[in-house]
Amino acid sequence: MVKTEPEPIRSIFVVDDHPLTRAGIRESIDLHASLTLIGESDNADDTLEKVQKLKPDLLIVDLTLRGRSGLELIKDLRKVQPEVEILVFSMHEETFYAERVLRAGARGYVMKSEGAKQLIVAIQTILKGEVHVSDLVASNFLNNLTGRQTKTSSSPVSHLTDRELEVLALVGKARESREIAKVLSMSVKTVEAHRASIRQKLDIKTRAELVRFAVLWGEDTKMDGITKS
Amino acid sequence: MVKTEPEPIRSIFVVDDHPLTRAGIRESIDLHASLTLIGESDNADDTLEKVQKLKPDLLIVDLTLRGRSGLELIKDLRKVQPEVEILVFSMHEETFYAERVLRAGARGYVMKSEGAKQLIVAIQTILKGEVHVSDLVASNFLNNLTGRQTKTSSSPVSHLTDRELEVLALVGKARESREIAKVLSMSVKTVEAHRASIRQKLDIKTRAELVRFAVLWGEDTKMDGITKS
DNA sequence: TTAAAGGTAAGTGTTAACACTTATCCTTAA
DNA sequence: TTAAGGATAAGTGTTAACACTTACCTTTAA
Repeated sequence: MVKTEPEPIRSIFVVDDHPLTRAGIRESIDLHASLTLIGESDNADDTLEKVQKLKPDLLIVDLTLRGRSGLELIKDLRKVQPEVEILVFSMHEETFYAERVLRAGARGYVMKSEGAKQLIVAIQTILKGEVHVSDLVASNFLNNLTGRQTKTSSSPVSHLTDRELEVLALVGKARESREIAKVLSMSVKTVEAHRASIRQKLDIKTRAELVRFAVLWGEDTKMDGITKS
Repeated sequence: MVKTEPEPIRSIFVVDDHPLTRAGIRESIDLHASLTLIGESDNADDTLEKVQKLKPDLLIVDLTLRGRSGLELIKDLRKVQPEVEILVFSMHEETFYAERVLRAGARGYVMKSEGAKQLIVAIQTILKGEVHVSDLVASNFLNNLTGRQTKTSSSPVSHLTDRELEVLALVGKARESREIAKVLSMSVKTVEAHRASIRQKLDIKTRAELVRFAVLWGEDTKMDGITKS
């Protein structure tokens, strides 16, 4: 006879503002004896309240909630309930958001287009104490991101020099190189050199991607209050 | 005893690129004896093919699919299978999209945040031969009929055509014109014509501003469901 | 039944951005 | 003191996007 170790049942809480997505997640979790869903919420405020009462082992969080964003919710959760594990389940492109949610304190990222199987894999990985992201994201960032211990969380943006950051901020305001050159009192050629350097450091391929990154980074740092220089 | 008429069982097909949302919809439909789910798809091409074989009574369609948009899919479906009823189940703000999808040939609109109950109500309304939209959208329609210019959204984005909107969405994902042309199956020249038209309507001067606007607009409609200029 | 609007797309020329290379000047760390 | 990194910037060539024009076809509104 095989000795069966008593596997602990781990509790999960879901935050998603689409009731039918929650229903799908609920169904998936119910199929696994070692997992149990102990609560749901469709917004950030209720979540903070309920999580402190229920103390689940893991939270599944959508990034796009009404009102406060999922990213803000994650940061708040880390303050009031630091021991809870957080898995982001989002429709957004992982390569773009994974790094910021890990920085905010989440332990994994799964795209909604990946489905139930990957979600369960990610839950189990995180409950084992590991981080779950796609191979692509992992290979890009795992060397820099050591998780919650090291306070020296190094965003790829943090590798930019001061001057590059100033250029990035202006790119995020949709200024073109000629204008940036005038504002920062430098040659257009120097601006171009900085743009190239930024893109190389951030692994950005096209100009439109650079603008998109700069715009979102600008919005993000408004909320974060991260100093840009 | 209540006289029970033999209620015909109506067949439903779901198009949504999130497996867990499909799972949630599946669960909801299974709870109703008069409804049966006969097929699923996560993209436009498969849908067109399968719908012609299965001939469902009603299609539940998400607006945001990989590749071709749900709006285009609806138009295509109306051509090849005009008798099928279409219900849009979308995360996007109804006041913005309802009119477009009804013009494209859909018979109803439900936001994903409304949940299973409203979805079933909408399905049954449409299968009775009626149109299902929210009271707000319905009253706006009536106001427009009576000539009142109570425009639901004063956003300049509401003046964009369907095709322009699809281009804008892809610009917001930092896709370049060549890629957009491929995804939407049109010439690069046509994409450029749409970009020019969008910029003219929104009074946008540079390409970077267009990308910035598209990115922020995309984030807004995802996060808030509110379109703003 | 015209007219208007939307979607499509070609031609031609211009500008902004990028690719790649080289080079000077300055500060800091080995 | 030499090497490295950061900021600056020029040269040359390519690609993406835009400006402007014209045009055809279809659907819809007057």
